[in-house]
Amino acid sequence: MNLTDQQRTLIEQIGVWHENNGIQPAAARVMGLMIVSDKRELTFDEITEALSISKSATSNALNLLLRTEHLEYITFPGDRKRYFKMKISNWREAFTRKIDDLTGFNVLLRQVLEVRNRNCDESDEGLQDFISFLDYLHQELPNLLAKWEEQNKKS
Amino acid sequence: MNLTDQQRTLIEQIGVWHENNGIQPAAARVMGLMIVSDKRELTFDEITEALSISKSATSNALNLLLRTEHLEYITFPGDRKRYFKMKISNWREAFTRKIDDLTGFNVLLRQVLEVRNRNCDESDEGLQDFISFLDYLHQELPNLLAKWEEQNKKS
DNA sequence: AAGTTAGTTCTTAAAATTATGAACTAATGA
DNA sequence: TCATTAGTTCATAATTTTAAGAACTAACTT
Repeated sequence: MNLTDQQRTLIEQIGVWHENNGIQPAAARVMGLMIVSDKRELTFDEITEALSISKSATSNALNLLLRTEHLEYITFPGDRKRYFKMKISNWREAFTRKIDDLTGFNVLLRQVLEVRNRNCDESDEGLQDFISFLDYLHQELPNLLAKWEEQNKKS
Repeated sequence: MNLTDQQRTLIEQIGVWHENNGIQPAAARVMGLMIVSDKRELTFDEITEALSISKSATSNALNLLLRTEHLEYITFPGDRKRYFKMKISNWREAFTRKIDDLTGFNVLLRQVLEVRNRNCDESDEGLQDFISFLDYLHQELPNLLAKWEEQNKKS
């Protein structure tokens, strides 16, 4: 597979970043490899070998990343192998998913406001502000993406 | 401590959400309790008792949340207890921290661009787009916050 | 000086996560 | 038909994370 030391280091760093974002270690390394690799598409065995992990670890990681749509694969006629690649365009969707997660939290916060019984209502203001800001984010972030796309297209 | 069933349920839900965002279980429940509780400030013992966890679990969780500035505490003259409370205003900082985390990732992505050797340069475009969008986010998110603050002040 | 209070620390245990290797399957090829 | 390829699955092992409980400390009280 022939990775430079720089590449190996980057794979680990990107791996750690993804671990910190909740992806399991092996899958996180696969993410690192897929983005750092000179080849856009890699096979199961290339991944296993490049990362020195077991076939089962590879199998788990790949299926996880396929399910979460971090990866996809293509095939070629007369070739039984799958060629895995990053679903690059996916960062847009990942972005929206993050926003939705925030919105889910916001639902809980509204319930808090209903359920808890603070003596002084002033105490609720901070929370109301936060809720309001999350609403605002939810509303404005898609616009932000749109604005960037426009600006980026021009150049 | 007298929590309603609704409150207990919400504490768990908020706890799970925080767990999914990388906070350890006990600390995540403390976050839930602090926001759901009728009292704005709670003592060490109240927390221990309300969540039915050990003193060491409480100690760990509180120190973690103090370090990460999710919580702070106040004291009163002639009272040795600490009264823990959420650092409410802190969501603004948490927001900026999230942005910084993205920026950190972006640094790695730029390195990828330098280090990897893709045959067709077209392949780099998607990555360049992503990098560019992250830059844009980094630049615009603070403005978004500012704009919200302004709009919110008026009402 | 002896006891209380408000926590902390340490050892250990339990639980959860992750990876391994071997055995398996299903499709293809010789 | 037998072998090979491209994986998957399963039982187990290793590692990590988390919590418990008991012993401890440091400050204050009586």
